[in-house]
Amino acid sequence: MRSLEISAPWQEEDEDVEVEEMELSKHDGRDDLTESSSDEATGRKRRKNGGSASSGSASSGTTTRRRKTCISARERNLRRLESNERERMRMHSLNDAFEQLREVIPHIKMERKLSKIETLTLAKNYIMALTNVICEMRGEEKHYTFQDVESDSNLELETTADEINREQNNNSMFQQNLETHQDNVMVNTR
DNA sequence: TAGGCCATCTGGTCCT
DNA sequence: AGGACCAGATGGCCTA
Repeated sequence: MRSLEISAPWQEEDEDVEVEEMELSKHDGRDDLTESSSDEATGRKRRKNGGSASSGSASSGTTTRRRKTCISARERNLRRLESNERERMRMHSLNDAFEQLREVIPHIKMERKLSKIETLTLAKNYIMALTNVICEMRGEEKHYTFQDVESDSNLELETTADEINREQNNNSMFQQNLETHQDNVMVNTR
């Protein structure tokens, strides 16, 4: 059990004392930390005790920094646990939002689900395509032009050939969907 | 095995 | 003051 290997600050000192910040970051305070649960969406193993003790933006040479505090080590650890829980919930809700976004974006069905960056990129393309359709229906000039992926240096840098092909497929699918949608709208407005 | 993607922890900063 | 948000760090899983 990992949690047993790492000392819990409050077990040694529960007074209002100076405590190295490192001590707090080592331990989540729960015995189930070492047991990973599986992610129902991906089947991935999920670590309950994530980054290392030295992680964090404050790790820039301040790992031995001491700080006077007016609360006990136990209290601080409790706050940290609560913050961790809130952060976890926040990230879960963010992931839920990504999942909902995946469901409304037309894309080629793949064995694996869209990654977050793919989801955002496709959503952006979809919005741009929809915007163009609206402009077209209004008889206005199209707002966006879909760049030829071959000439898009950023895309070339960021995507593999498979991804480029998929992007092309998705863009053409956007176009087909939009044309169908546009036809339906035309019919309904007659 | 390297690289991509991800979940989680963590501390700093912003906001209410 | 406390919660939300953010970004850095780390390690696990998966795939080419």
